[in-house]
Amino acid sequence: MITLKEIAHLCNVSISTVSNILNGKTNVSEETRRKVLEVVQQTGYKPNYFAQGIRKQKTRIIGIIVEDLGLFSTTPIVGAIMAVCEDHNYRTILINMRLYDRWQDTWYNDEQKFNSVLQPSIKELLSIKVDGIVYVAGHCRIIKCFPDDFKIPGIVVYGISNSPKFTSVVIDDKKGGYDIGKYLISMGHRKIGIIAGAADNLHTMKRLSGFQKALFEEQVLFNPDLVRYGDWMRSSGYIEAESLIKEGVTAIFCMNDLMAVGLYDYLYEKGIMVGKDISVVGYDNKEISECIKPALTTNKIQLDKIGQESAKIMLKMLEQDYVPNRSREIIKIPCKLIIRESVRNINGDFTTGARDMESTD
Amino acid sequence: MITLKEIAHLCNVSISTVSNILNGKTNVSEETRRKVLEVVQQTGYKPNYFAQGIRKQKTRIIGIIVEDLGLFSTTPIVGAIMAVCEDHNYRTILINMRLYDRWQDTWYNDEQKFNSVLQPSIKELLSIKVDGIVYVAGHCRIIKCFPDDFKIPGIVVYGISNSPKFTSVVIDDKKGGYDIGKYLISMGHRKIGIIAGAADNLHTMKRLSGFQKALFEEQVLFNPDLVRYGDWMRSSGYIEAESLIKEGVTAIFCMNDLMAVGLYDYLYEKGIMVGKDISVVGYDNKEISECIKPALTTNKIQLDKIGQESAKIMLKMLEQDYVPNRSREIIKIPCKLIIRESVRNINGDFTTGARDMESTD
DNA sequence: TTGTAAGCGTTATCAA
DNA sequence: TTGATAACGCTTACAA
Repeated sequence: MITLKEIAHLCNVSISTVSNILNGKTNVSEETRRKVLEVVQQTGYKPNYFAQGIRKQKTRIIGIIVEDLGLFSTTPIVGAIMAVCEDHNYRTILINMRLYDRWQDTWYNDEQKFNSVLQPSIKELLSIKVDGIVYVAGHCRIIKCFPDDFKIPGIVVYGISNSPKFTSVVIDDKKGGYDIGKYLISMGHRKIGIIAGAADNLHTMKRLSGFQKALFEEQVLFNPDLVRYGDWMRSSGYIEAESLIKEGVTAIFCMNDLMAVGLYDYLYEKGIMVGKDISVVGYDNKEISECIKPALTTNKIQLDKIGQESAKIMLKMLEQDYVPNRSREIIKIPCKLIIRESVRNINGDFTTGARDMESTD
Repeated sequence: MITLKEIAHLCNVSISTVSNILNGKTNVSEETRRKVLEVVQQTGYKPNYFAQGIRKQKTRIIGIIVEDLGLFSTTPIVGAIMAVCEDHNYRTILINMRLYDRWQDTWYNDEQKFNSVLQPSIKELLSIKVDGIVYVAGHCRIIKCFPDDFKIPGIVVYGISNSPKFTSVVIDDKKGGYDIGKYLISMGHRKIGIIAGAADNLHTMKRLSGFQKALFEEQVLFNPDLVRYGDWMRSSGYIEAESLIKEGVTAIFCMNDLMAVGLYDYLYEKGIMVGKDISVVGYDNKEISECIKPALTTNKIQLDKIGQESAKIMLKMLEQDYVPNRSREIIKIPCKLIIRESVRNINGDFTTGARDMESTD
């Protein structure tokens, strides 16, 4: 590897002159600059990363810690962050904690497990002297990932920082649930079942409360017996289907696409036609949602927007002078309802239970 | 950040002694060692990464360059590589070239575009002084990513190195096509249509040749008119379906799951029942393959195995003393046929097209 | 406008 | 068994 010294030698100037030129100092003659840059170009010189890092305070590197790269939500977020950083001439370095891969579902309530991977990861990045750290969670929780006196900018994405000192960027689950509620009601549905995620999950709770808000606004009674809690897996959708159907619901809101697939399984088995005999809405807009039949109406999580927004906030903190101990906000990125074919408009439809609408009039 | 110097001071020993202890040298008294380690523990000392890198030859960092992290195949491979590296106490650093994201399909025949991103990426890793580089391609091609005189170990994954000096790890597409051919024939199919990928694509060509080999072994004639070339997208499957069906095929081999979904679209529209009136096989084993109905028989690409194998080979090169200019091999990881419900056994079956080719008139 | 020289936090060599 | 001391490649006062 070619060094500053060699460049200097080739150009018959001193090391510092070369260094100055490379660092954009202006106190250099045009001629020397030209010559040096030419040699730099030719030799393909690249500064030694470590030598530079040892002296400089800023590395223009942003660390990204992800809980698990294997989750469907993580890669798009990371991709977007990387893209924005690159546009602003920042490098990124990714640490994949592989938490689900290691321990499935048993880590996020086990602070010790969690920290046994998180702490070394943070230290690692700190010792690389990254300028800031973006933490990308696998699902929305309240997360303690940075100490309150963290000296570099930190931000938590797809999760909420336990400390108000760090910005959080999350999806707007409440609005998501609300939009779905509003939509289903607008399509004439009043008796709506819900196959929710885990009961103690933030996504679940917020989507539910948004949904309830929609009901309230439309003056539709909320029947808690119509919500069933699953575990986000396909089988949940299948399992909860039967009893929910028996309740006579005209529509079912599944809190993710995978459970909707499970629900489809059941309905298919029983010969109940989705989009005709019953309406279904999912959440996530995974690839499967547009491949199953009928194509699933679902709420798209704008993962790239989340990534972009997070990166922008990080960059802003980096470019402006950063004040560690300030209170920061929670940014909510809205979801986008993707209307496909799984919801039927039953307004003015007398063959189903939609008749009680007259009362709304 | 606490430094060696401070530790030394706290322990009343010299810097070199501390350094020696930390680096596992044995020429230290037990007592000093204990004391130093204790202080190190207490202070939470972590060596300065850069200072270390500037002196050491090895960094125990492996660079991973991916063509695009957004591809379904990339993340699992990367995850597996990271896992193996971590087990062996290596760090990884990931560079995402985002080639598809940037330029869709227009980059892999454009050496200039390609190199405008690849070269800086490699330089970047080199200046970080990674011990080796794993290149993860987005699809199988012959790739020139490392110069022949590359000084550190390199390996190309999911693609084939143009130079024999670098190991390549790919999926066994030929065997994959062969297995599918054999399977379909064993199920009684003789007139089999193919919705292939792009005609000049290595996956396409190898899968096709494997398929042909199966036909040959079973003494079934190969009819080239029954293979249609698509572009791997869902729409291809749909578009090619009609004319292929008209040929009276009893089974169709789609070279990826997505095109199989497109084919399903067409068949669904026409009321042709998959797994009954016609048989379909896919490739990839994406999530969609087990969500569509009937569940798609497909060939699983063992992405984690590919990642593991690649990482192991890299580690082996790293641990043994590495000889740059040696000829290396192409490792083929087999796929795994996942049998689901989309193929019907028509052996001794007189009700379907197995013989009604006559009626194709 | 250019060059000298003092660090940065390590590791490595070699003498004590 | 320990400790000076010289690198490593770079940045940055400061001197010329």
